[in-house]
Amino acid sequence: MNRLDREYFSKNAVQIAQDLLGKTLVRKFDDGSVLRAPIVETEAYFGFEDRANHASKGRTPRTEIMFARGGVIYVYLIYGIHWLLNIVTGSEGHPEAVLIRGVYGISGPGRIGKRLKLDRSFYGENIENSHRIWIEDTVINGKISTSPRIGIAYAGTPWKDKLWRFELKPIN
DNA sequence: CAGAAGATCGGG
DNA sequence: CCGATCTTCTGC
Repeated sequence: MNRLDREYFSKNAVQIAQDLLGKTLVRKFDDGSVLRAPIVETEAYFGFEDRANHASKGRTPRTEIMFARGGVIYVYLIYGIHWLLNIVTGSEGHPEAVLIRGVYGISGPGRIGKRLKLDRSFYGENIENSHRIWIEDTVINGKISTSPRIGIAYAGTPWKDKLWRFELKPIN
């Protein structure tokens, strides 16, 4: 199976967020078991201008990884409880990422973090050659719907209204 | 150094 | 609708 490489993730987050729909997220656990699930919901966070983007105010210890070349993982703890999974995209020096909000069978970014047993150690993981998490190039036929991103009203106009949330509605 | 708020979820 | 639970950033 073809694994998505860093070249793939070096493009624009808004494009990649859509393109990732139908691709398969794979997590291999320490005990050897494997969880595979197609991505069905994503959100894009793009650049300094996007006030909903954690990195819009520049580099901090937390956002540092978003300035890397695309293809590494950005995880962070939200509300002291949930680890959210993002894939950094774009070129080095430009902060952007795609949040994985849903995969088949698991709805919600917090639940994904729980089911995938994510933690701090995944921060900066290279998705191209990691032995425990990667994405495979699969295709699912369906329709893509767009909507505003969740939980970022504080970002204000026009960012809170950007249609940067993408969902795949499979045919069949 | 204190305080507030957060890309969420589950329970009542 | 609220509490959980803790990291991160801001402001004094």
